[in-house]
Order: sequence, then structure tokens, then C-alpha cells
Amino acid sequence: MDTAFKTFIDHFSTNYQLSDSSKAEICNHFSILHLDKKHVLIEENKRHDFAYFVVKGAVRSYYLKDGVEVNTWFALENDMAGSLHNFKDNPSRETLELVESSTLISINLKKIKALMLHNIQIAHFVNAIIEEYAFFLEDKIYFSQMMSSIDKYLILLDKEPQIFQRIPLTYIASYIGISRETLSRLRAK
Amino acid sequence: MDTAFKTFIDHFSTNYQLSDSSKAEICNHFSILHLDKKHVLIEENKRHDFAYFVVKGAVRSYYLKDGVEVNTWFALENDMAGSLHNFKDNPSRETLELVESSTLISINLKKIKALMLHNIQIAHFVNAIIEEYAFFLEDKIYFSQMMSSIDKYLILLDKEPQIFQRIPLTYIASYIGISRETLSRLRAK
DNA sequence: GAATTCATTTGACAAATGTCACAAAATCAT
DNA sequence: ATGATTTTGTGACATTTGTCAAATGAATTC
Repeated sequence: MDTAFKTFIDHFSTNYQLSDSSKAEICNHFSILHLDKKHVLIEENKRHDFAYFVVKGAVRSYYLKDGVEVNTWFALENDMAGSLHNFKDNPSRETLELVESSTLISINLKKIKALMLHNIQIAHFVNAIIEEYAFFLEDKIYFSQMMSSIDKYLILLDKEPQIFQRIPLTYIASYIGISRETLSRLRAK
Repeated sequence: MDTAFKTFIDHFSTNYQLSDSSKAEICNHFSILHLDKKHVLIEENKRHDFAYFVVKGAVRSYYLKDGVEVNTWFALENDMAGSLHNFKDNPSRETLELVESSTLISINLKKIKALMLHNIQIAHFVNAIIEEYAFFLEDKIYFSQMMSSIDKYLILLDKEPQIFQRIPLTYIASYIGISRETLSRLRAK
């Protein structure tokens, strides 16, 4: 099995049993992609049949608010990048765009959903991904309400220092929920 | 089967097949509770083996930020009330407290999780609940970033008018993410 | 490597919101 | 019912943050 496929599968199957044959079935619907910086993976308001796993590179997700981009998350190595709305057959609310030229695993959602229906191991695997996403969202809300802007900046800097080396501050400011000028002033201290 | 049990199960099993015997297995781990206003269902930082479904009444969830309560959600009739952290065997980050004297279904999480392992229908049922929660969290983030305070207030008023009749404005202000004084001033217009 | 585009910083000012203090209104308990 | 508690509203002021404008610095393209 491709090393990248194995990394991905192992990352989300620590709590459940996944047989070799189930792993092989999942991998049938994976492909490796090499795409350039600024490539748009998923467009806002469109249905899309694929989710992605970042092997190497960086992805951002944003939506438009009165013409201004609001960044919702960044995915680096070993992170998922996709839209839960797409998974549920709805149009994506966000645009997913590469911040760096990247190597990705693309995941055929329809095929995986078909497997989930009858293979309980695969159902557990996919649901572990959704659960992890729910935890991520809870954390995001928790920190957005619990912390001042400075604390949000310092915590992000502490927990995800790579982001500051690879993602423009303009995007990070929007992710934290402040203007880029305000972030710049916070950093000046 | 108890009518309340049926309402609960039907609400989360519209997209998947659930046999009568699976339904019966799930219901084995349900109970009906009648509890008074201000009763604490789940305490912050504690592990807890139950989740709840509101048959009649109102629940709020909050955590403490420097001694001040930050309200995260309200559950009314036919809503779930629980902690995803508890479901994953971790301490809850939030306190769940009754805003009104309520009738609830209590759900034994350990028992349901055991059923999920081998019954794919029950796995799909539980995961539908978690998925719905992830959608709820996404919406919450989306609206908190997309809308001005006034718009958040107006949208909440439009979409969930019952909340304003049953939940104190102090809690609602904290849910929207503004001080109670600011909410009071917004309402004055 | 020069030109162009993009990202970041800084200043000046306006707008939104928080905080503190207290008053008014509604609700609860005895 | 009435006193006590909780909830809501309002004023004055401080603080934070946003907005607009411009300058500087960094990166990319041809």
C-alpha cells in the first residue's frame, strides 16, 4: 500500500479495528494528486464528490462576507481538507484553495459512503474523521469565546507555530477574527 | 414503545434503515426523568455516562471564563443535550443545567457504544446525531463570523423565537457573544 | 535584476462594545 | 401580599478594534 495512504488510514483508525481487506477497499477510492499553489480544490456553493488529505503542502478554507474573505481553517501535513456539507450531498459553504503547491490524497466520497453502508469497520473509520472534526469545531468555538485576541494569537503561535511560517498573516488575522492591522499591532508587543 | 422514545429515534434515523429490533435494543438503555429547574445534568470537568434528549423543558450549556458564565447552546423540545467529550470518555468542558423543570430521556452512553460496535444500524443512528451536532457547530461559527451583533440577534429572533420567551436575555447575550448591556441596547431599537 | 504584485506595518480617527454604577421591572418565596 | 432576589434597562466613560490611507518590505514574474 502507498505509504501516504497508510499514514492517513492509521491516523484515523486508532480506536477501531480495521482489517487489511477493509483498508484495501478504502484505498481503492484514493488517488494521489500534485497541484499548484492557488489551485481551487472546492468552490463555494458547489457540490463536489471529493475530500482530501494533505500529504505535503498547505490548504486554506474561506468564505466571502461582503466580498471579504473569512478564513475558517488551515490544513497542513496529515490534516484533512474537505467540506462536511459536500459529504452530505449539499453545496460547500467554503472555498478550499492551496496556499502552497501540494501533494494530496483525493477521496471519492460517493464510493466511500457506499462502502460504509455495509462495512461497519469502514463506517467507524469515516465516523472517527467526522468526530475529530466536531472536536476541532468545539475547540475553535471554545477558544474564540474564551480568549482575548492576544491570547488567541499566543495560543495559536504556541500550538501551531508552523502556521506562522507558512500562512500569510492576513489569512491568520481573519482566522483569529480580527483585522490584519490589529494583528500587526498585537505582534508589535 | 414509549412515544417520546419513538420521537427521538425517528428524528435521527431518517437517512438510514433501523429495524424494529435495533430500535428496541436502543430503547433498553433509555429512561424517562423528571427534574426541577436549576438541576445540574452534567458538571464541568467531570466524566458522565449519560446524554439526554429533551421531551419537555429547556437546558442550557455553559462554561466559566474568569468566573463569568459563557453560554454555548440551549436545548428545547426534541433537542439533544449532552457533551461530546463525555461520549469520548473525557471530562465535559461544559456544565449542563435545566432552565425549566423538564422531562428528559436519559441515554446510557456506555451501553449504546457497546451496541454500536457490532450493530451497523445503531452505529449509523449514533453517527447521525454526531453529524448533526457538527453541522450545528459549523453554523454557529459561520454566523458568529458572518454577522454583526444586530444581525445575530435578529436571526436568532427569527429562527428561534421560543428562546426569547423561555431563556433569560443574560444567557442569550452571552450566547451571542456580547455583554447583556449591549444586547439590551440593541433591543432598544 | 528590474518591475510588478503582494504582504506587512504604522498613523489618525471613528465606531462598536465593554465596564461600572445604579434604577426600574419582573419574578419568586414565604 | 410583600419583601427579597433576579432580570432588564440606561447613563457615562474607557478600551478595543475597525477603517482608510499611505509607506515600507518581501516575494514573484518576465
